[in-house]
Amino acid sequence: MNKYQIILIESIVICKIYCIFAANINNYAFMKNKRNRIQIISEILRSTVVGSQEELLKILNQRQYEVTQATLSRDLKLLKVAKTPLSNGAYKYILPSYNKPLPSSGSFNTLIAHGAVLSLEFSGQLAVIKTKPGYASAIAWDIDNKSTEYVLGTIAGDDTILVIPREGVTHEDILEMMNITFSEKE
Amino acid sequence: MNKYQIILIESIVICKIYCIFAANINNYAFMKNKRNRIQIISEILRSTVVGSQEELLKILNQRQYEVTQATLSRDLKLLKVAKTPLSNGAYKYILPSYNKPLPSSGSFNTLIAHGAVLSLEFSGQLAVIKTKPGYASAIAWDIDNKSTEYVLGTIAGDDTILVIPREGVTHEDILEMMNITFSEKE
DNA sequence: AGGAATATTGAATAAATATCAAATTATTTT
DNA sequence: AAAATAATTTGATATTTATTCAATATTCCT
Repeated sequence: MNKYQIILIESIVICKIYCIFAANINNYAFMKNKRNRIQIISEILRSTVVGSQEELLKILNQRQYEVTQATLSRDLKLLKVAKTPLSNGAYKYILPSYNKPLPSSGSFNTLIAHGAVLSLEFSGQLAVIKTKPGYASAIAWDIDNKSTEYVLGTIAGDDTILVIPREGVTHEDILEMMNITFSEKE
Repeated sequence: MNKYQIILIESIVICKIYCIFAANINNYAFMKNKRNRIQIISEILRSTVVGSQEELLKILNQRQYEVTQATLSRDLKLLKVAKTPLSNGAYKYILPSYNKPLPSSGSFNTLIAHGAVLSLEFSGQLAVIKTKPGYASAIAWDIDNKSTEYVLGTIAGDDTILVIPREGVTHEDILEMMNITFSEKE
């Protein structure tokens, strides 16, 4: 095998690696784009009084989600969000009383990849997750919905989540459950 | 008392009766024009799937109520009617009967019956109460203030309360405490 | 990988809804 | 009963929301 053959093979390999990488980025971009956005919307509506789609648009922009009102209209329809008048004369979007289970696979990983999850530590039976400011309740919602068989419940502040495991659940169970390996970068 | 005095009194009485009657008619006319219409609207919405104000307009026309969309918009706002998407892709106006506010105080069972408290489970010494979104801190406040001899403190998120009992307090104690705490008033 | 079938999205626009200002109607006061 | 006040309604319009259509982007199959 001569020098040029080797260089050729190297090029091909690098190309492949690049393609896989690109594909992953695309995949990631997709994950971010609908499922996760809907997740975030539902979290926003749970914690904030939003009176119009324009308003929601601005909040999403602040979180780096760039969409148009048309998309929001569709998202809200999907979520069956109702617009209801308030006593103060304004309006509010409300989620249907029963929260949809929503499979949301990959969402937790997405957040971790973002660096939204900073750390996870235990204190006795309890686990404490530190997040970037503002992310706690969004992530906690994920945990609540994805791991009810391990977790009794979560309590989220602004940048801290308290995770309360069920009796008999080990630290390892929790670690595994949350793909902790990803969160240990820095 | 002479003849003319009697006639005078009669006149006055008739006058009064007329006035009362007139007032009633006026009242009735008024009743028809807003209060009654709103009543009808609420009946219609209770029994029919209405997806837009135009649609509601037509139904009202059939019942001899002539109004404009502008008025309906205000009526619906007054009634706090929400517009919500249905699974079939259409929309429906719904009366707020389902979104009733939290009763300020009631028994624990009442709270559960109302759906504000969804569950109470233990993990080791700790108790975790799940509530409907938004209710947690209101309920936690009650617990904090009414049962300090059993409870060290509580931490409330949006829909979860962590109850930290004092040492030596049993699960049964907590359950009993909850019932006492929420059974004071009716 | 390549191509058909699906799904998502945004721009433009249609449709629906909320609100303003003026007019009308009812209510109260004098 | 007339004037003053308040409430209700409407036509016009501004604002908001839903949908259509075309352009990607994605998934599913082979």
